[in-house]
Amino acid sequence: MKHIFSLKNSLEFGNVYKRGKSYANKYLVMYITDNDLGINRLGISVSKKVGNSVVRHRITRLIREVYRLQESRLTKGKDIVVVARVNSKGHSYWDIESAFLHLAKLHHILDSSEEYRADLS
RNA sequence: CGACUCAGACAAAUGGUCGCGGCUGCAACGCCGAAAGGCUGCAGGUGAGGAAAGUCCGGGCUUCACAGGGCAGGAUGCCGGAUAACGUCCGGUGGAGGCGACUCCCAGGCCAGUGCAACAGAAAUAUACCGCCAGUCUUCUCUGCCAUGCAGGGUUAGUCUGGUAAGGGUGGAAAGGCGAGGUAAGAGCUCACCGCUGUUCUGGUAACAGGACAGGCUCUGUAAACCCCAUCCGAAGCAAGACCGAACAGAAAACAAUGUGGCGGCCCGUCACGUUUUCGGGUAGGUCGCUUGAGCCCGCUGGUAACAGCCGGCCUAGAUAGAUGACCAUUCAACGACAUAACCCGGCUUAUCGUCUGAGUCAUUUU
Repeated sequence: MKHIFSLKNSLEFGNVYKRGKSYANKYLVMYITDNDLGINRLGISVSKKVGNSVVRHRITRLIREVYRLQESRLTKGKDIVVVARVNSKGHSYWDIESAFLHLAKLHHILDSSEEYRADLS
């Protein structure tokens, strides 16, 4: 189950925005709601205000990479929408990762029993 | 060595660990399926740009429209060529800039018509305000005489009439320029040179260039003002369009029958409703269109060149919410610019850290 399931259309996005809880920090905004599928689905939204096509693609890839590496630590059965804020422009992978993990902790979806970071190094 | 001009190439590199989209192969023992196959996994190979950008032109392709012609509207605008075509490119002509290599130019027509030209200036397509000149009259003044007047004169002042376009602090532009002659003063009025216009000769495919002769000069600028002339243009775009097609409207046939379900204690009553097959419209969704093409590279031939022809070689993204990323190490000019294909080509325009190559110019030094 390594394939990343993503939210496809604006209906699914709207559902998360409407019913989900949200937390935000300097770089990202995270909306989360439950689904009945038993898997996590990710949606990434980067507004045109953030930058041109190249900048937006870069941020999208960074967020997707963070999600890919951290997916095993997350609680299952959630729809997650990550919105990139204008401040996230031009920042490195480590900045985005820490912002993502910070928000995940606030949502209490992070499985903190194991120290994943220590394993990595 | 320095300052430049033109043309072209590249767009950080290498390795490791994870990861993604197509493609190919494998899996008789992973899952789904009757099968084809799909999912999943593994392996291999492949995977953005010089501008992919802006969407400003042109073409292919697709659907619709279309006997032919015209109007309207739009675009282009020196000449010749290249091309599928162009508003692009190449070579010329003319003009502008630079010592030069070279670069730049929306470069048709205001004697078809209409409009506009602020301010300044006497006057803006026409004028006589000042000035200059001539004449009449008046005044002033001088001289002479037979003297309250007459005659002759004048570097006086003024009125009126006429001539003039030389001069006049303006203006983008003031009825060709400059010099001489000429004249009461002046004026192409006349003449030389230059410019302009016309005719003609020579060279050139042509734009045009050079020469000869004549006219004497009538013609302000603006067409990036309307407009005129010449040439070209049917419309919309891959969300084009073609095919398959759950669901759900609709039609026909066959079958079932006076049925079944709701309201109701029951009857009456009332409301709602079939099943299968075929046809057909067509939504969600899927497949195609979708990458072999006016293609790229090397060489030869023709051409000043753009380009064309020929021989040989190559196959180089095809996603569909949208794939190129992350981390680590090393190197460099050390946080590396601008910027992400979306049907495909030919251009244009704009953005851009820098690095390299070739040809050439100028200046300096040396020989």
